[in-house]
Amino acid sequence: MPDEKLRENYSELTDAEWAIMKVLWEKESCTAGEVQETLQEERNWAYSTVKTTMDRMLKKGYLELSKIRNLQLFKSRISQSTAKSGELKRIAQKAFGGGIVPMMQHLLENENLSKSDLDQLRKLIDDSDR
Amino acid sequence: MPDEKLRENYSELTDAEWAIMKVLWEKESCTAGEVQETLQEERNWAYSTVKTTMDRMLKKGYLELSKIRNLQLFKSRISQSTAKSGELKRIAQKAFGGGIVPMMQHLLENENLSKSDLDQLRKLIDDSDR
DNA sequence: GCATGTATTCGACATTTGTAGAATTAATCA
DNA sequence: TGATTAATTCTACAAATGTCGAATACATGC
Repeated sequence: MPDEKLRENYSELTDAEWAIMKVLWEKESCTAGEVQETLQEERNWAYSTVKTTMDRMLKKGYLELSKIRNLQLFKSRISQSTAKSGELKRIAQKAFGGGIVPMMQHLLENENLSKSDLDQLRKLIDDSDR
Repeated sequence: MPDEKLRENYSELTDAEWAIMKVLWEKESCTAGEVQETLQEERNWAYSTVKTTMDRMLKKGYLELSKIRNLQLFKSRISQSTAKSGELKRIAQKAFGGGIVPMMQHLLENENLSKSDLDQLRKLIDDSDR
């Protein structure tokens, strides 16, 4: 599965998948065991839970695998930014008729952002406006 | 299930549920048959597909029911705004560590908004800042 | 009162996800 | 080389979702 294809096709990450991806993005490449240990606190998953989930992600094309002897190293094939965008685009679609602006409008009108949040956003808008 | 409880508890609407909710929000209150007909084009669902889904939504407390003779009228118990917020909050949590601002930042930096979009956003920010 | 058309109820089956134990295989150290 | 440790594979199972068809139950015009 070529990368671009993947980027368009992958539907969205589940909660569990996000947790795992975050570790993978951190460490760049690691074993299921490492992931399990890293998430020990946060989630209380058994090794096999993590491994099963990662195997499934592999099958879906979200991860790639390399082996060193009998060791499997997993690596993400999706950038964090792509994953974030996918997530946002999906709900923009589902809940806001596809529009990014209406979605942001909802946030501005309902999330009760602080004055400093708003200032920060103004700055960000100015930055992206050139 | 009292309303507030629901508002906090409902996890999120699936794609199918959103489609149905939209019709319900439009029509205020209607039968499964009406929903099915309304969605005829968009989705090609059999009546029983729609009905089953709505029954499940009822059980989850997302809908409420009233009967007229042997007719069932469904009505949403969740406002569109609540549903939108829930959706957004969920991914803010999942993908942005809970922060609304980082989420908006991602949108601003990656969605390539047009100049007029940006102007609109500036206005919205000013509006919500008082 | 009965045929007809519409609603409703039930049960079903496939897939995806969450979750994990058991069995197996491979590596290693004494 | 045999025991111990660590990873991998397999199998399972429950709950949620997507999707319906079949069997019933009703209301209503003849």
